[in-house]
Amino acid sequence: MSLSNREIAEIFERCSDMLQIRGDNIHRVLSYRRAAETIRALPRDLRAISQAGGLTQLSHIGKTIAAKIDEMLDTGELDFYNRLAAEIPEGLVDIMHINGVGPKKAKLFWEQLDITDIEDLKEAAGQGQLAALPGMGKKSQEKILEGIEALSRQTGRSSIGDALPAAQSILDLLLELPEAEEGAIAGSIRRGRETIGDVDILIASADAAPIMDRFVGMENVARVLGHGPTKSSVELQSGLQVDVRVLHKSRWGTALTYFTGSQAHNVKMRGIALNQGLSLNEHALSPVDDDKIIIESADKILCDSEEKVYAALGLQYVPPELREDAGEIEAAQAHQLPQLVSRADIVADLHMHTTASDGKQTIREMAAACIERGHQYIVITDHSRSLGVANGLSIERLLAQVEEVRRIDDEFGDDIQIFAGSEVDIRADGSLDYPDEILKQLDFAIASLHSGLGQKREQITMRLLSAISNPYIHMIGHPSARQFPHREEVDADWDAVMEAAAANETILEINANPLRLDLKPSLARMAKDAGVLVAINTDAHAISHLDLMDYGITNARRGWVEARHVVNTWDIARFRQWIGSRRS
DNA sequence: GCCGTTTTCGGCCCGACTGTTTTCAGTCG
Repeated sequence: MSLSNREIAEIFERCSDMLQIRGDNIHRVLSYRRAAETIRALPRDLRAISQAGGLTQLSHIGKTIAAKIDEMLDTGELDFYNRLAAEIPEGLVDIMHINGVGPKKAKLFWEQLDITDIEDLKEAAGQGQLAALPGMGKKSQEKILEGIEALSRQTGRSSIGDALPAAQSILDLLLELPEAEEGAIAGSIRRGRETIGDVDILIASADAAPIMDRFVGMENVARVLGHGPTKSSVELQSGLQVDVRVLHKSRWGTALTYFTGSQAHNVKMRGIALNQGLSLNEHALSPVDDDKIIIESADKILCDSEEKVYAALGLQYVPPELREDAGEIEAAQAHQLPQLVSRADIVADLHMHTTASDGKQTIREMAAACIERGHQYIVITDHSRSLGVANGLSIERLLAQVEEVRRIDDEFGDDIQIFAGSEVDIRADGSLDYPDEILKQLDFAIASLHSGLGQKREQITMRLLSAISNPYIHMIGHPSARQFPHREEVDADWDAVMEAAAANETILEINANPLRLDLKPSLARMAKDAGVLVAINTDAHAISHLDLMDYGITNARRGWVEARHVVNTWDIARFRQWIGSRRS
């Protein structure tokens, strides 16, 4: 009955699409879309916000949309949406998701050929009916058939763990060309989003043609979606879409800012520029007259670095991870952006597995690999007994491992400190997988949810709170238990979790594995604001996973996390003191 | 429909590419 934030956002998104097909004012259309985006990014429940009377304080949510949210929370449906759906066939919304089909064409197909879903469209295209429509032709019809094909094999957004390496190898390939002077991955990868729709690559060059040709000619290209003089776009055999754009080096700053986004951040930047009599685009900052028309005779301000773009607008430089229009522009105007945590701050990894449970390497091998990565201390945290699939340790095996860790720690001397720990399962009833008498023999204990993830909010919250308040538990591992792309986060009362974690000084993990990235950025920011300690860990099951730390750092930065909030930036003395003092 | 150091009305980002239309509309990011 009760609708989730996600479902409410989806309904607004569909309202927006249907209004657009109907030909409504584009700004009204966009207002529903922006409201949907705001709701998707919320860490808190709309119901709680509504009860506190805070709906209209959310960005892009005014009186009208707030009333519609309340209607959905009360009745489980939206009259406005039902009336739109009676007017506009819902299948047209799906048609709009085909590449190359927008609202105008969807409406055209519907009105001229009575097409109301993708199946109808495919049939009409097959029979050559689309080509005869005004503004259409053989090529457009062909493109739509290809677009339907592409949509059917599309698996949704890619994990950043897949997209980033793919993007990097394309960038490296293009930078081999003598014409390419500089290059960067832009877009949502540069901002560090957890999932990536498509890859944006930017190249600085005075001679774009060879770069465009090399790009669309790559062996792993399945389809060329566009091939212009300075902008091309392809679909790789993996299904990933990649766009490459070439600009002159003198425009590097404006171009990189523009193509890094986010769109909402860019819109706000343009607004600030306009207030100063400047129009901002990917090429330059250009003086405008009172009617906001670019004064062609005036000197444009070219920026060859992003720092110059922000400086020209009187803003502090905004790191890419913050560019989501989530308060960063206001903070940059006040020169009060956070000093975000970085790789150089990290001196430890508090969560990793070995061959004792489901890891690939031994304690010695993991420790040696961590020395190479510059860590001062690590914690060995294999799975607990009830996690049978992962070869969880019985009490006897765990106690034997503690002894083994102590011996190996002695062997390594001052090169690295190895602490004995465990990743203890929080069982479905809220109890922990080892009794307190065992937990107290460990240096550091993580408690994690691995099963019963579909339980109701009250039960999940109770399990988390009970683990948080246990004096022998130092940290909650991957607190929301989400996994891309198949597992949603658990439904928990995060306000209560944060409050308890702060009160008990229990760490909440930011798990760096790109399939988890958990806490997600909005929850990480909530934790930071609530005064909760966090730690960024790899949860490595093999040596190669130790290098996933950077994804976790990026994710933490997206949550506005600073080094002072992160436990594994502490030196060994402070860490040792803290784990001991916590229990007294 | 939202929003406000252009504040209760009148704005709301803008350029590249494609295909078809001989000068531009539609889509996309």
